[in-house]
Amino acid sequence: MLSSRLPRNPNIYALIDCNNFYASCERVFDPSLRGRPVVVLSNNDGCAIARSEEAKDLGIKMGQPFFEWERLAALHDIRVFSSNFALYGDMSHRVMTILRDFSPDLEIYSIDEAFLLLNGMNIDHEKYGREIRQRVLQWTGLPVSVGIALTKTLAKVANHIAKRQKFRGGVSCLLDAAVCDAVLAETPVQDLWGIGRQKMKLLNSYGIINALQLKDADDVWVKKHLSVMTLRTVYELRGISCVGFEQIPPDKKTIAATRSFGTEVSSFEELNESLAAYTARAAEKMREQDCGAGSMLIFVETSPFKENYYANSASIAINPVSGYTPVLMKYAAALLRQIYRDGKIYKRAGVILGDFQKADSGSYELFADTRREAQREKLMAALDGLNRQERQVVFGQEGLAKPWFMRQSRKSPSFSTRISECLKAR
DNA sequence: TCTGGGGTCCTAGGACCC
DNA sequence: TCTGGGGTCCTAGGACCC
Repeated sequence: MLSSRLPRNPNIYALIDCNNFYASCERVFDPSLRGRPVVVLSNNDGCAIARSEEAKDLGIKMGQPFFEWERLAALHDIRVFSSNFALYGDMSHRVMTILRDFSPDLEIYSIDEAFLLLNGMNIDHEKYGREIRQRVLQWTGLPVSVGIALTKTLAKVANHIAKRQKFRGGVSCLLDAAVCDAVLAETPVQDLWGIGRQKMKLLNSYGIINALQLKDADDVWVKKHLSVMTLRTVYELRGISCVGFEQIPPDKKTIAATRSFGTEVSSFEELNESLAAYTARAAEKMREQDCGAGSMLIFVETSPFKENYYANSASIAINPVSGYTPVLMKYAAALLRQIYRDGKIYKRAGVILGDFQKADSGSYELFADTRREAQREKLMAALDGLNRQERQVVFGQEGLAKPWFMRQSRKSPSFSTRISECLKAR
């Protein structure tokens, strides 16, 4: 019955998305948080980046600054946490490992989302979705939602309603064309993957309000007024798969490390220390994909919420290409000298590396003393090995006191990644 | 007092060349 | 003082995502 409506060899995508992921992670290790409002803050304890259902019900918005709802938090005994990415990363890994058992084709889309390809399986898809949900919940304690459909964009829609409509039990399947259209008619365009505020405004101004209307829009018109990306979305709504499936994540084209400061930073020395630390972090991430940097950009900025806002950036080509942290730190310091202005109160700074070349590509350090390069590579490999689990060895340039380091006054213990902080049974 | 971080892709416009 | 057009490459900025 169902199969007669499907294309002959359809792709069938399941999107599994962890509910309120960071807040749910905190809950796993502290059962007293169940049923209570929980919020996780961004770096520097700035604003809300994850909220339990109870916290959403209290009106706390995504991205809302903490100081705006601090009183509310006290009033309702909201449990507020600094972000603990070591914990979330580890929990994410556990979820992905479980998902791999349900299909050989897994694409990890973000820390809390993954697509599974369910092609050619002789299964009841909705039932399969419930099994996935049940097992992840049982094995990790994390609630997930599952959306199943013919394209990634439709699977996103399915996931969205699985989350929102409680009677569905966390799973929804849009493989039936009539059911799918009915759901699209109820879906505002801005809820679609790839449609943000600007595109919503434009579509709305032409009378396209819901996803079904966009699905039926004229191709030429869409390409002219929006973009090829939006045209791709339109095709996906029609059940024609246009977004590739990537089991192996492609190498990054840029790698950044940027932070807001925990305190006021004015001196060149402190700014330089922070940039050295960010350079070290970015270089470490870059070496994970076995690359050297061909360019660097640094930026500094004062608070955009205060008067006399100042922001500036400087970039440079790195020749020869390098993956050696001390060399990169020298570039960063030289760039900072170009844009540093005395008497400003800086709030944020960052380093972005780009134009990568693979370490084994030949042109890498072409004219350099190869023996020295070999030693440098070994040194960096040893350093990265030591710092893999947690930072143990740092460069003198990063400073020791780090007064500029971000605030994190409400962090939960690293339950799952530090032996000294794991839960103890009594 | 207090407002995150890390990515990708597209497009428009300028520089430059023939 | 008037006077072409087309192609490529690069960059900055915008839009979007989680």
